[in-house]
Amino acid sequence: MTVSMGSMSERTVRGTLPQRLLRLLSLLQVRREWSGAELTERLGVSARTLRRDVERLRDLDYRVEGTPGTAGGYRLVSGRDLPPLLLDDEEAIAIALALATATEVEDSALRALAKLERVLPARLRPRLAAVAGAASIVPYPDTPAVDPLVLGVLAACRHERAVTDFVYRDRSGGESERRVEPHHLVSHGGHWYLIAYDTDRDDWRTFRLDRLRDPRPTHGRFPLRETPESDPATFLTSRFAQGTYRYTVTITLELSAERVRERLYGPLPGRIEARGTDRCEARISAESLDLTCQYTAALLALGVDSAMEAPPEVADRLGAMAARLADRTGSER
Amino acid sequence: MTVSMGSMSERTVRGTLPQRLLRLLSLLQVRREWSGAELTERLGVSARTLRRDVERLRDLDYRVEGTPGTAGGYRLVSGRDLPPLLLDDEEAIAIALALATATEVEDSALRALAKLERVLPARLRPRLAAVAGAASIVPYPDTPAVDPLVLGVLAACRHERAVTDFVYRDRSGGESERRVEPHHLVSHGGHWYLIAYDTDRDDWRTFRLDRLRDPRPTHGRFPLRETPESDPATFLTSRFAQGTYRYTVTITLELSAERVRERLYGPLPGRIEARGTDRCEARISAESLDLTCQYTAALLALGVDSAMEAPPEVADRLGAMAARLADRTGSER
DNA sequence: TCATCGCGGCCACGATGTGACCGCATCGCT
DNA sequence: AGCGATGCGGTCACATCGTGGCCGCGATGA
Repeated sequence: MTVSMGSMSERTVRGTLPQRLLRLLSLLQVRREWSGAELTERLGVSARTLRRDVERLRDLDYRVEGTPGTAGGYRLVSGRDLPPLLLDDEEAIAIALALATATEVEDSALRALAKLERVLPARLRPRLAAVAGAASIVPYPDTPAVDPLVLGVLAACRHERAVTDFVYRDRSGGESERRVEPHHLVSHGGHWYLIAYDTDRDDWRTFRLDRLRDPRPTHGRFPLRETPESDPATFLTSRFAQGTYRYTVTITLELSAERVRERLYGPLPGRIEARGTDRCEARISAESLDLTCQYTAALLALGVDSAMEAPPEVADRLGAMAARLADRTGSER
Repeated sequence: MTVSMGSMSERTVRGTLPQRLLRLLSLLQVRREWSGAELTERLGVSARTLRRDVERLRDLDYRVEGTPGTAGGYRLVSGRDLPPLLLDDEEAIAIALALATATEVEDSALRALAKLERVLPARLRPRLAAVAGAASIVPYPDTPAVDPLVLGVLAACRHERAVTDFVYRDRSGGESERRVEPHHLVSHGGHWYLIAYDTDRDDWRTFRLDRLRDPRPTHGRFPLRETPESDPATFLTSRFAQGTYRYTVTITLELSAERVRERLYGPLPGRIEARGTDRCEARISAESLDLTCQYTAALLALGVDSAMEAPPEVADRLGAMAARLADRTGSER
């Protein structure tokens, strides 16, 4: 269709009107200011038609400002409505990545990611996965990267209440096919978790997204279901309380849990629980000795700890640290 | 224009063709699958026209799949090109926020943010600023939030090499009007920095974005200029070396700088410099005693430190910590 | 002062969008 | 197997709309 043989001059193919309007909008989004001549040349239309196109955009409630005079031109400024965003490949990837690694996650971010996932060209998918894999530097260095596309698909499924299949790799490394009703997506401690009702096992389960592969929506829809705990985050925390990793440290702090969270910089691989109004207990559990020691040390540096329970490896490390500190206090100052 | 008095039924106003195509695209982005009837109803056109609209989208290289049969419908799947993203208010804010707080920042992310900033409706701007202010929880709690819009404007200015004016508040609190050539935007240690050539002072300066207000592009353009250090990050680091905050700690570590960075979880408010192949020096400098102590403790927890220099407040804190640790090693285990 | 640019009215012509028909293929349900 | 719902695309007649080429106007900057 749209044969348009003839000129085919330069780069302009003189497509249909909607296409041309999108191209115009796209150009206006890339650069702040364009002269009429530049635009007519790129769009391959007469100046009169360009003016009409601009007028059409204005009718669509997108504010295009024009300034007359020698140094005149057209500019797209913020209007009443948000015009369609016309992104290039790089930008789309950057947005997907930013949304997936966002620390503060709202439902709207998941919806946006779902939209993007739906339309992201196939050729960009491997690239995005690669970038996502390389970008797990922050904020938790040992955090396995979660594929933004997996997150996007799950967000869409959740939004549409679609029963979803996927492949899950449990902690022992075995893979199994699962069928669940995805209810919540939660980012916690640098990991993404799916809270879902497993229809095969007839119970609630949490899944780590970095262990989850190839999610596929099925045609089945599911009704809203009452979560065991009203709050997804609470539910997740109660699950974590069960899970214990290689090194676990428990510290009692003589300060309210809120104040500790305030004064502590960065998130903790573990949890802080109130023990009365001015006391709380922090529990750090991780696979890495370095990480465990560092966060334990950071907590102790608050100077409000009253008791601590730690495995020998951690205690040794910290004991050695204390010894070195004591030495220096005597000698250096 | 576009009077269309008459039916005005339900919600459909039967706008122009480009508008309708955008609405169709928007609908297809919101939900995975739509039946033809739903779409004709919402768009206010006949089924035949809907089919033609779908065909038009396909001609524009957006893959719309249709499935015949009782449970049929239309679906937008990823095609060759990225269709225009049609976002609602919430999603736009979520994306702006995610881009501005992204830890890994590429040029493409800045470009995307600049685009978004250009078109973000005025009514959303205060909301975005408010959300951004509230969302400074992570990853550095004391980090003042940077307004994503400020970042967006500067990214656009930089991209277009536009000389830029803004108001800057220096460390003493005084505000001054600046005119600069914005060359780089760098995120470092939870802060955003603008590296720019100050045309009034005829020298390179770095500006913290959270102290920067009301950036405005001027009409002037600037040429590329050689940065003092080739790498923006290096330049920033060399500036930091000069700047000293309230509490500064220096630690010598008997391990290569690379290994330290690898083993250390989370970024450091300071820098790590090599001192030979198997030795490095870490310098922590911050305004907050809590933060300084926590990161110092984390570094010490690596167990590879051989010397340390710290101000009395920090030394006291850590000394007390060491004492408590020593007590416990005796009593508890 | 003048050239340059954006603005918008007018006109004539051609292109295109539209709804109403049609028969066809595919799918799910009975 | 058959039926109905659905998507697909062809054709036709009609109305609408887009287009380029004019024109004069007003604002801007050299």
